[in-house]
Amino acid sequence: MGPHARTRRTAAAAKEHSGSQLGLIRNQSIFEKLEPLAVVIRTRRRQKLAIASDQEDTLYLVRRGFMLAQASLAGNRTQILSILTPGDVYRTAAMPPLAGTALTSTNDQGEVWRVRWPVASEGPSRDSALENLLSRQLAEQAARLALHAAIVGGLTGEERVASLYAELALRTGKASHAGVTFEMPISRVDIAEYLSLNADTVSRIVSRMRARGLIAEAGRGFILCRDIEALMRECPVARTLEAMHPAKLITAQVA
Amino acid sequence: MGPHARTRRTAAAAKEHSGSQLGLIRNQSIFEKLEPLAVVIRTRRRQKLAIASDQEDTLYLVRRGFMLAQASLAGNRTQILSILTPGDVYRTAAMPPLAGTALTSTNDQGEVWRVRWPVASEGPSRDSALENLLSRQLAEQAARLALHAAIVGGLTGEERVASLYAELALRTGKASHAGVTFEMPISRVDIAEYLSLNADTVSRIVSRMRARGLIAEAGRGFILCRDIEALMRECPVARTLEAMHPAKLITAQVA
DNA sequence: AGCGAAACTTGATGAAGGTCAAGGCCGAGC
DNA sequence: GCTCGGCCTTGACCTTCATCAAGTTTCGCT
Repeated sequence: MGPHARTRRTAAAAKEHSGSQLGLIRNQSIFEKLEPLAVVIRTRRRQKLAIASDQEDTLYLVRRGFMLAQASLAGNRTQILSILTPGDVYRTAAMPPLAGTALTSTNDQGEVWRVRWPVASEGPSRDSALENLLSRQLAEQAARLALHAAIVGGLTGEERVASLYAELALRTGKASHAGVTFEMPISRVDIAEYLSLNADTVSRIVSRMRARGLIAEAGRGFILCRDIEALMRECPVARTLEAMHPAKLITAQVA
Repeated sequence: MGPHARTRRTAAAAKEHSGSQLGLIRNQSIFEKLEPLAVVIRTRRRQKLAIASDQEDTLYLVRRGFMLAQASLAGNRTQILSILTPGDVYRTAAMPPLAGTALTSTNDQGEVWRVRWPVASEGPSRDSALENLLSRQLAEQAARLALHAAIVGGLTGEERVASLYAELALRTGKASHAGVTFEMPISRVDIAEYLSLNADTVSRIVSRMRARGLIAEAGRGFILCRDIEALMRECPVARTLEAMHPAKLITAQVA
């Protein structure tokens, strides 16, 4: 039982940005073939899509906003297993049957498509481009889970936080003259649950990083990183993160 | 840098048992269609199949013996990400491009099939049973990775060790009059690298579990658990493990 | 049988991070 | 503009586990 209630976060500033910043989905056109087969879900902030462990194998496609894949272990220990951005997929059979399994939206204006897995994988379309894309995306999600396990298991608190910031910068950041700006879609509590730390500890670590100039606030819920290379140096898996995410940032900066 | 060199372990007793105990592979017949397309690899104990991050997407099928999927983080921090038993699959694209990624056999007499992914997924056979099986198996591996991340992130040392023992009991154990016997294919160091603990700590925890009667040695490399329910009670994810692994043990005991 | 190396055990000590507690900041709504 | 509640910060203290060190046990080999 958490001693303090920490459950909400403002999103006013985030709304507009996320639209423009995250509107472009990789492989947009291929996924769009699924739209007629899918149930489109509009989400509000903190809205939870519960996932029962006995439900049919189902595919979720994140279209807009961030979604958190979460589950809990016995005794109120909630964990965030994955942070999903637009274009990411979530297959229920690829997650363990833990209590409290759910997808939670961090934004108002989020959009998720839900498709029954058999329909998506062998539906009427029988489209080999779609099949390959799904297979590749699911493999990528698995790779991220494995990396996350390695990060949580093998890195110190500071390194974990640096990894999270570096990953978000690479996945969703925008390079500008001043550095890289990205949205931090989740609260300290969420970060703690994702990195298997404690919210107080996360706060301390972030404060230290701020003091060292590694990151700076750029409006509520947004981070500015003036020197992404310095941030990457704090993070032992930087090379791996770069390899996994199209390194548009780095090249954009160099160009 | 580990202060002590700890790199070998005897397998004399293990050899014979693993043949009989693990000879039966789930979905044997469907996978066998891949044999003509695969490179069959016979392994020796501690043999390492290195996996370069730039290699083509490749599928490995474990046929006999245990294999450990490992990778390292910067600075000699090796981690075991997954323990594979016969019937399990490993797709390189579903693992992050970390340095030192490899599959290591724990047994002499291991056997692994290697197939290029495009061949396996859309090869000449174009077999929908095989396709579905592969897809399901890969999802299962991903689910195990996610569960492992949750265990490492959310449980105490004792709970993690209990979870590992419980999982191995469910996955590979044999019920008998005295309880459940299963092979412990990995050393203290390996356990530590899998659970993100320290080998000394693992030793202490196992000693404590032995003292409490939760487990007992049953010959080198084999464990006897007289009361599997008691072991499961130590482990907060027991219900999840049961759901993920055909609970033949429990039913066999009850029957 | 005996040696050497790997593997395991166990104690002493310290550091990283969790827990508890108190307060500060800021946006939403009146 | 004020107040309420969610969220964040920071300090003091304590637990868990890593590290270091010194054994003991097991097994392969001659």
